[in-house]
Amino acid sequence: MYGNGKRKSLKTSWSKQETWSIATTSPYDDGHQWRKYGHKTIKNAKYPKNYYRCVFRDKQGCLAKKTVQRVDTFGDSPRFSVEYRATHTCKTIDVVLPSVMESAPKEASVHASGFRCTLEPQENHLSPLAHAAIEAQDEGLWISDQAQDCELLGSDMMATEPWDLDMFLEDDDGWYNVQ
DNA sequence: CCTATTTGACCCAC
DNA sequence: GTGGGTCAAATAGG
Repeated sequence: MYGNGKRKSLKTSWSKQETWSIATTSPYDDGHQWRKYGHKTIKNAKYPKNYYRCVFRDKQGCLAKKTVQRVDTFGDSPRFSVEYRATHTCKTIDVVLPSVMESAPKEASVHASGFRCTLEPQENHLSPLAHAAIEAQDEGLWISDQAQDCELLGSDMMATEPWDLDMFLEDDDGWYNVQ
């Protein structure tokens, strides 16, 4: 069955400049759409790792990927370490954070732009969402609460912005028009 | 029916 | 050989 033995050359050595990671409690939407293409149990880690890639890889050749892994928490609220790789070459389309849509009707949609964790510095860190709506899959728990408590974990790779906003704003009609 | 996810196997670096 | 990352067939969902 798998005897063909035709596999592509894999590239596992990513330079740190094209990889960065954040810790978030809601890895649902970061402004892009991802398709899961694999999951692996990490040796030292306690929880397995989920591998996602941009859905535009098939359509536009976007090479952006991300891996989501649960991190062990003290017991307050589960967190997820999201590691991004490469930058998006695709365009952001009508992808809006559901939490943003709830809190702010329309105007904030453009400003928030989703993928930046530092969009709104909410002082109230995490509410005790231990009982938050958690869809327990098997290994990875996804929180559907809108607690945007993100912090950068990267050390040196965070020198520059993960994505340059210019690439999204370059369009004349705007990458996302609020009208 | 088409698209997305699941899941085990394959491939490469260490 | 082991661990980490990816592929792709099978499956599930709309």
